[in-house]
Amino acid sequence: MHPKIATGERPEQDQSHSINFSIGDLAQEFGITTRTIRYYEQQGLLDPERHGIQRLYQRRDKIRLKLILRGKRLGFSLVEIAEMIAMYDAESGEIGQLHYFLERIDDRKQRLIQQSHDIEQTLAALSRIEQGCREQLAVLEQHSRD
Amino acid sequence: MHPKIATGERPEQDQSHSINFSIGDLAQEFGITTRTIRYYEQQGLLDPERHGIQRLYQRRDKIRLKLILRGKRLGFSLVEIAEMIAMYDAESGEIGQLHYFLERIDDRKQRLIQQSHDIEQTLAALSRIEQGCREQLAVLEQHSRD
DNA sequence: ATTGACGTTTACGTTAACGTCAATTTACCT
DNA sequence: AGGTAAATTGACGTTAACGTAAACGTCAAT
Repeated sequence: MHPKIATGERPEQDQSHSINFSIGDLAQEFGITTRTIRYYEQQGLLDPERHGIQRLYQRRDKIRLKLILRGKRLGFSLVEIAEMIAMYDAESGEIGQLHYFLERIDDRKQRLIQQSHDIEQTLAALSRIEQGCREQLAVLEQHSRD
Repeated sequence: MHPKIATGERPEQDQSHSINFSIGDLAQEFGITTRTIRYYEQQGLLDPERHGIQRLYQRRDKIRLKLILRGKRLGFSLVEIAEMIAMYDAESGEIGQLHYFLERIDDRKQRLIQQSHDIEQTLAALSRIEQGCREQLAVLEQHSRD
């Protein structure tokens, strides 16, 4: 009689709203492969518990994964993301460390602000192109109505 | 007597505000390597004139390069950027082509909007971390004043 | 005539971020 | 108990976006 550990109900206390997740669960939920998740762990971005040999993920791991994927969408490298995660847990700091963090934070902020401008420009450009396309289409479809 | 062609003055008409640029000029201006510029050309993102064997860049090439680098900052692949450039010159369109473009444009817009949200979240998170760091620093520096 | 700064092509090397087996173990269902 | 689906580690493969080096041509200045 092996209790089902991975998704949901633990033997000790019965929580119907799942609290433990298998690697497959996470993969599906986030639309990535298990390989990717293991790779992130190998790079030090995740550190799930183990039940024997199997990985057991929980809410904190999900939150991290969210952070990671958000970082990726913004073009950060995994190393950079790892740094940011490290900063989250940074009450541990010595003074030097903290000053270093503040610098990095400022860098990241600058970069994000730059990106924000880039997005504005690009959205505007895309809208212009879109408009052009629609006009062309109007012309062409008019012609083809003869 | 060989006229200097690359940067600025052509023999025929004297324009004091440079109109032609060497690959080195561009590299320096944009802070990238010549290798990178040639690579972009090889991937079909640039198509400079030639004076003999040498590449001659002009304003339009600069504008393209700006577009390329902006795209890169947003995490677009070179292929995606090439597509966008193609869309710029898209009066050439057949109907199918135009519809395809409109779809792609919508994709890109969605993605940019997502990124915009991600930036908000990340900036907010970074500000919180920054605040935490500053507080820790205040504590530590107070302690070290004894 | 040589030197030095720049340009050219060709080609192989490198790194990040996974994909893709393969061989094996574990979990779950009947 | 036995079969199948899912998990594990390990290893090699792959792609994009350049880096780097070699081997050479061109031109201006010394």
